[in-house]
Amino acid sequence: MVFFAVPVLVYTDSDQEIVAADALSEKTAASADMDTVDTSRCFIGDEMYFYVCKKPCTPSTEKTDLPANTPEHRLTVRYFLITRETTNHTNLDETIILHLPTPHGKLAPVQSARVLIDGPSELVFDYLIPEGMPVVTGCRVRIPLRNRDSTGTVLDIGEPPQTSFRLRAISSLIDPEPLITPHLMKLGKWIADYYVAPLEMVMRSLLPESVRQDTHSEKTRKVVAIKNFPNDETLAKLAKRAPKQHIILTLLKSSGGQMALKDLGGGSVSSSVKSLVKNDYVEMISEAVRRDPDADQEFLESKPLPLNEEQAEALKIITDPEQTKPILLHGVTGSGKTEVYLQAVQHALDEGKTAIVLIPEISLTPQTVQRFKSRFAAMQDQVAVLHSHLSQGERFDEWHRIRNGQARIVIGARSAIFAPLTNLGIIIVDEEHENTYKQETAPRYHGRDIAVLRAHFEKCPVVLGSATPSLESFQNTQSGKYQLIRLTARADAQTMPIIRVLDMRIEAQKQKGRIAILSDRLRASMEKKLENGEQIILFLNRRGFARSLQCPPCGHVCECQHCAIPLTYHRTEERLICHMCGYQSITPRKCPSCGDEAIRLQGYGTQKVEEVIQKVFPQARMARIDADTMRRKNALRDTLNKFKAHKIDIIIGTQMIAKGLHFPNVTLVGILNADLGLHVPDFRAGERTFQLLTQVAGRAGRGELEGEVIVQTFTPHSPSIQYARHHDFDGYAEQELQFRNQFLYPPFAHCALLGTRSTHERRAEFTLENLHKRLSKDCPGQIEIGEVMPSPLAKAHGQFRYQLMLKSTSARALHQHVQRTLAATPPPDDVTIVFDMDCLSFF
DNA sequence: AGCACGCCGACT
DNA sequence: GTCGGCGTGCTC
Repeated sequence: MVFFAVPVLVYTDSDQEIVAADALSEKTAASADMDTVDTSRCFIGDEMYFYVCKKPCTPSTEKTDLPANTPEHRLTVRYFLITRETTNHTNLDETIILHLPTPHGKLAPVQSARVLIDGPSELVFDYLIPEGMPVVTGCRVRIPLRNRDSTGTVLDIGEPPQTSFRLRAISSLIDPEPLITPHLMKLGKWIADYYVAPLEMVMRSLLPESVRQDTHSEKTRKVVAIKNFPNDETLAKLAKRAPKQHIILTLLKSSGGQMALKDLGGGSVSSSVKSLVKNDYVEMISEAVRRDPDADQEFLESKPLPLNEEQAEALKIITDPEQTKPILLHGVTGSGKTEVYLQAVQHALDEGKTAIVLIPEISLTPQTVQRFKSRFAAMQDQVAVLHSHLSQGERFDEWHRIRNGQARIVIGARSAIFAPLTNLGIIIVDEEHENTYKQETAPRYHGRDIAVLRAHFEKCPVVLGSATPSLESFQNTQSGKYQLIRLTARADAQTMPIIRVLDMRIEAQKQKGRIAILSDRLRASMEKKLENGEQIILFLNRRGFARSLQCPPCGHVCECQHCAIPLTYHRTEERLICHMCGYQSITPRKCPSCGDEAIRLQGYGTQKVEEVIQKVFPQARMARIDADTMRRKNALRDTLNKFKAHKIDIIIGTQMIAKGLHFPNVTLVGILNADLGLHVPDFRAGERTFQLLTQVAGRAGRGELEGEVIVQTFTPHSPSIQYARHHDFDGYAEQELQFRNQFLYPPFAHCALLGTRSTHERRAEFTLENLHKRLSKDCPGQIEIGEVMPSPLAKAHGQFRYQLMLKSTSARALHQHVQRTLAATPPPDDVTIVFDMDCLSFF
C-alpha cells in the first residue's frame, strides 16, 4: 500500500504540539482518498517532518478554535513520501508553509522573494526563500518554473503573500553577493517606469551579459610553485637521471619559487612537471589573471596641475560637503575642466570613496581616459574602464574588479553609470550635452539624467561639464535646481579662433545653376594653408534623410507655422509635412519668400565633396571620415594617427570628427554647409549647430598657430551661427530658451516619440492610428498628441515606420498615460512598438 | 472513438 | 520563452 504526501496546513498549541492539520491545497483536499492526515506522527524540532497516510483523522474542524489575532509564524519543512513497504524516505524536495500560531525561538518566519523571471515574458512570481539561504534584493537566483528550471532576479523580499496556491522555493543562489546593489535596483525600477521599458530589459542592461550569465568566469593560468625543494643529494640524482626536471627546479628557485607554466615552456615540459608534482617537489596552482583592456599601454604618473583662480573656486564648490545640488560646470573649450574633474575625483578617493566618470564615447575621447589613467597611475588597478569595445572577458573582469572593491574609479560611456560601486563619492558627466548619452535602443535612458538620479539616490555630488551645456541643464541652473559654475578663461591663455561666416547665397549666384560646395573664400584659404604645410578639417554634417526645402537665392526655409520647425519633404506623397504636429502642405514651385524657382532640396554628401576637393587640389593628400569609410575596426584611429603624423593634409568628415580632437597643426576648419544641420525638422537643430560650431572652433588653433574657422551657410543671420561666432553662450541660451518657452518645447515640456514598425505598411499605420485613438481618450490635459505620420526614415531594415509625437508639461502624466495605454493595447504579432521618452531625434 | 496539430493561456 | 490543455478536424 502506497502512502501519499499531501501538502498540509498544521496548527499547533503553545507546546508546539500539532493539534490539527488540513490540506493546504483545496484541490488536493477535495480529491477523494487524500483528505486524511495522521497528525499524531508529526513532531517539531529544528526540522519538522510529518508523515502523511491514509488513516482517518480529523483535520480542518479545529481550525476555528485557534485564538483570534494570533500572529502566524511560518517555517519551511520538507515532507516525505513514505511507503510502508520500504520505509524509505523519498525526498519530494518541495517546500511548504506551516502556519504556526505560537512562536518558537528556533523557527524563523519564512520570507518570500519576488522574482523577475529571465526572458521576454516579463513574469514576476513569488518564491519561498529556503532557510539559511542569504537571498537579498538584487540577487540572481535559480528557480523552478512549471516543470523546468529557470533563472531570475530578486526584486523584493517580504512576507509570503496570502494566496491560495502553494509557493515554490528558490532552488539555489547564483551569486553569493547580490550582483545588483539596492541603489541600482531602485534606479532600474525608475528607468523601467519612466522610459516605459520592460523591467526585464532594464535589468539586462544593468549587468553586462558576461556577468549575468554564469558561464563566464575568471581567466586562470597554471603556475608551478616549489613545494618541497629536494636536498642536494636528490638534486644531484635528478640532474643525472632527469635533467629536464632538474632544470625546471633550478629555474623555479632562481625566479622566486614559482613561475607560470607557460613561461617554463608550456606543453613541452608538462610531463616533467607532472613527475615533479608526483614527487611532491612542486605543486600546480591555478591563479586568476586579469584581462586588462589596456595591458599594452603604459601610463606615466602625472602630477596635479596648479589650478587657476576659477578652477580652484570650482573645486571648492564641488567638494563642499554642504553642496547638495547637481553642479553644471560651464567651461569654455580649453578652460581646464578635466583638471578640475581629476582633482575632484582625487578628493573623493582621499575620503575613502569611489567615483564614476562618464564620457560620451571612448573611441572618440581616448585622451580623457589616458589622462585619468595617468593621473592615477600609482594605483593603476583602481581605475576600471567600461565601454563597448571590451571583449566579454575583459568586461567580466573589469566589472568584478569594481564589484569587489578593487577598482574605485570607473570611466566609461553611458552604461558605466550602472557600475556596481558602493560608497560613491562623486559622479562626473563630461560633455554633458552630447547626444550619445541617450541610448537609442530600449531602455532608452539618458546617461546624464540617470547620473543625476543616481547621485541623488546615493547622496553624492554630481558634476555635469560642458563648453556648450544642453539647454535642459542650463535651464535647471536658471530655475535654481542646479548650481552653475563657470570657467571663462582658457588655461593656455590662448584667444578663441576667429569664426568667419560666409553667405552662400552670394556664392550660389556666382556659380549659377551648380551646387555651391566650395566658396572662393574657403578655397583661397585652403590654398594658403596647404602652401604653408598646415592642415585642414572640412565638416559636412550630413544629417541623413530628412530633407527640408530651402531657397538658395534668399535662404528661405519652409517652416511649420505652429511649431517653428522646418517642414520635411515626403517623396511618396510629394508633400511637406511637419514632424511635430503633422501639418501638411503642398510642395511650392516657387519660393514663398522671394518667388525664385530655384527652391529645391538641399543635399550632397561627403563623397561628392571628396570628388570636388580632389579636382580643386589634386596634389593634396586627403581622407574621408564617415560611417561608410570607418566601418573597419581601428579605421578611425589609424586615419587619425596618419593625420597626426601629417601624412594627410585634408580630412573631410561628418559629426564623427567634431569631438575631442586635438591637432596643433590644424589651422583651418571649414563647415561646408551649416544649413544641413540647421534646417532639419527638429527644434534642437539650432542648439546642435551652436554646439557644433563652438566645439569646432575650439579645435582650431590649439597649437602655436592661429586658427581660422569658415562657416558656409545660406542663412548667415541665424542666431545659432551668429552667437557661436561671437562665442556668446549666454546670449544664445537666452534667445533659444525664449523660443522653447514660446512653443513649449523642452526644457519647458517633455517630448516623446511613439512609433510602430512592421513589414506590412498598413499594419504599422493602422496600429499607430489605433493607439492614437486610445491615447486621445481620457487623455490628461497636460498632454498634447500629434498626428500619425510616416517616419522620415519611412522604411528601414525592411520595416515600415510610422510615428507620433507626444508633448507634455508633466513627464509623469506622459509616461503613465502611455504605459497604461500600451498595456491595454497589445500590438499585432507583426508590429513592434517603439516608445522614446525625452527623445533627442525624431526619426 | 482515437489521434495529430495548432492555438492560447498559465507559469508563483 | 515553453509547456500543456483543449478544441478542431481528420481517419480508422
